[in-house]
Amino acid sequence: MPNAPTTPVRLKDIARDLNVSVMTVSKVVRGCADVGAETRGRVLARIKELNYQPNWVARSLAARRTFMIGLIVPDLMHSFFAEIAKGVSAAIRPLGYDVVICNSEEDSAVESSEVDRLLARQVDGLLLASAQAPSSHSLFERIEARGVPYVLIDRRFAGSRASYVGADDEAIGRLATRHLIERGCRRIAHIAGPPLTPGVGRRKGYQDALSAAGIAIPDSYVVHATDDASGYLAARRLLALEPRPDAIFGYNDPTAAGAMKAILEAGIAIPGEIKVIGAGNVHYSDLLRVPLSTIDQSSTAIGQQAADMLIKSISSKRKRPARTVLIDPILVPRESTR
Amino acid sequence: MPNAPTTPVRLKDIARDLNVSVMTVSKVVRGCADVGAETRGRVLARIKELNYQPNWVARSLAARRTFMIGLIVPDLMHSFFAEIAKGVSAAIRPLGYDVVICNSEEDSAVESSEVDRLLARQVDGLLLASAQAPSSHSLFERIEARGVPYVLIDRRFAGSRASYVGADDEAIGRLATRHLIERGCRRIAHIAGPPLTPGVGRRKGYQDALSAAGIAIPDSYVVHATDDASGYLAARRLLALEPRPDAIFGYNDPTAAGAMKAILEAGIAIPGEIKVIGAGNVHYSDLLRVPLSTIDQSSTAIGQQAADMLIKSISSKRKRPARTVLIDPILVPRESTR
DNA sequence: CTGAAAGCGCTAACAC
DNA sequence: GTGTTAGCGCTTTCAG
Repeated sequence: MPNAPTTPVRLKDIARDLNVSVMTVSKVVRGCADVGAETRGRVLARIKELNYQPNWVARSLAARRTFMIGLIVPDLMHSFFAEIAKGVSAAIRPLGYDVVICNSEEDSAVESSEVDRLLARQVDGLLLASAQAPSSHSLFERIEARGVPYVLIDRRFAGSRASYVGADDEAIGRLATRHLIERGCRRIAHIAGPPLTPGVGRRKGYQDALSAAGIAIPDSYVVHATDDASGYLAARRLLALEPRPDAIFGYNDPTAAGAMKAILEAGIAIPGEIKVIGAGNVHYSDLLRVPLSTIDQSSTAIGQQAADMLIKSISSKRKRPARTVLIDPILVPRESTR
Repeated sequence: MPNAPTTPVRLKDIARDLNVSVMTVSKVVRGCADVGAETRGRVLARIKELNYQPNWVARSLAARRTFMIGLIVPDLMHSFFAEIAKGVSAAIRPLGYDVVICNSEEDSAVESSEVDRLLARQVDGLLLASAQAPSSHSLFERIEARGVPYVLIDRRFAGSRASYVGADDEAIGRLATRHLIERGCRRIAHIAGPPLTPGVGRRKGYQDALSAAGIAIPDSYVVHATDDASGYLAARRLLALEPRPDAIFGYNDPTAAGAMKAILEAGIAIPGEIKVIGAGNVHYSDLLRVPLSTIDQSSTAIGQQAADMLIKSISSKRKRPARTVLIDPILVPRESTR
């Protein structure tokens, strides 16, 4: 029998049934200590009986907190951000929070409007892998003016006074490049990322490692790309150079995977003639044509730590000082740099 | 200067400033027609000036709608579900809705509690790629009793009277298998999925196609797996069989990719000695060791259509009849079945 | 066209 | 321990 939709049970209903005040029931629901054992028992029984579920909208309005946080990422399809989202959920769920995930499509205007929507929904805090221009600050100021705590992820911004959690990008660049040097490569090219802190930092690490080893590289050895398709194109440009690079460090795994495709298509052997390394350790890296060496950046940990920090600053009354947490990268050598 | 957190502007503030009633301002905000042009102008000006943003929690409580929908998926890391999430967001955002995404971790109890949380948050509707046992119905009954519209995605359940949007799984199985037959394969093995409708349907399609072609297959040619790791293991079992299969149809791309890894490791040529096909057309399929032939199931379209249907039943006062939408699969032939 | 009255379901603060 | 008084910020309904 399709039972007709029932109106949800309210505190009021339970209170009436039991001849107690709404307040008492509310206290029991929230687990306040100051309720008589006998009363509490009756209330609890009735709650279970009626399967009472608090209305969180009403609760949020009255308590002035929603126990919701917003997470904004540039692209959920990128497994790095999906993994962060997962880490965030896992970290906050047990604490009674829910997360609203938004896609900015790597567009700063979209992101800006997403932030406004989330603020209008009164989220208690925000996690932001921001698509703002590096020097922008108006969005951050808007959030700060509202007094809503937020934590930056993956990308840092000088215009924000918020805490940050992300990989140590310079260390990633150094680690990858040093690995290639140790493998005997000397003509090491780099597929650099967009002009955001991860791309910039990794490139700096790359250059530092080369300098430290006394290796000079022509400017043409650094090209740009963002994903597998552009990585493929970028690699084709590198392959046309004289002398041809003997190694390519892709700023993330998709660009490196795209590069591998171009290299193999050109009939060049990996790792025999060219070694390749990426960063991110995306899940499919070891299913690729040649299993891809990479730098793991513990995405889940990034999500969890960021969530932890956010919840802490939500809970603490007084504003806490901004912290920067850099997660140590780990080399994952595979066939592509053997 | 770090400006101190300001209290958000309320309707009341604007009304006071302009000497009109709160009601009038509220009407302007919502775009009601019955407000004088002059009044509306003043209100609008002040709204912009103060950058007024409606408080959605209060609005939701009063209006008894939140304009939020919940989306529950078994695993955001699986790009199929990430893509669905993206399609859903894209479809509902322009309509003024937001989506709360939850991970059930493929666990029915977790899912059940997620649903309860979302209902407690008064979501206007639910999108469910459910991890319930095939014969279960209690969760669906709970949702139905509440009168909250919901749409099933990817997996169908006899115990639910909700609409469904997903790929045509039997067609996927037939398409893949027929393709292998056309390529000259006769000993076609199958890595079947878990006992949910996608796995079951694809297997049925596989068997139907074989029967139609008059091909008999030993039971041992059907093994089970869920992801790349178990697909790898499953393929190793298949490779030990006598006679060895000359083709493998993986119920999804990860299992097929895992199978390819096992096959290549065994020194067997793809597609020369064994052809492989998957389903899902995940983004990295053509970056694999051998570009993977697959069946595309238009994940984004699934998300969009499901969202559309949900919004429609939210908007329409009277309950609409359940519909089943099957998205036509498309063959994407690549190197692995050349 | 405008506004007053009456909540939505819950909680904070303080009496009893 | 228990209950009362006042809202949270907005919308609904309906009278002017």
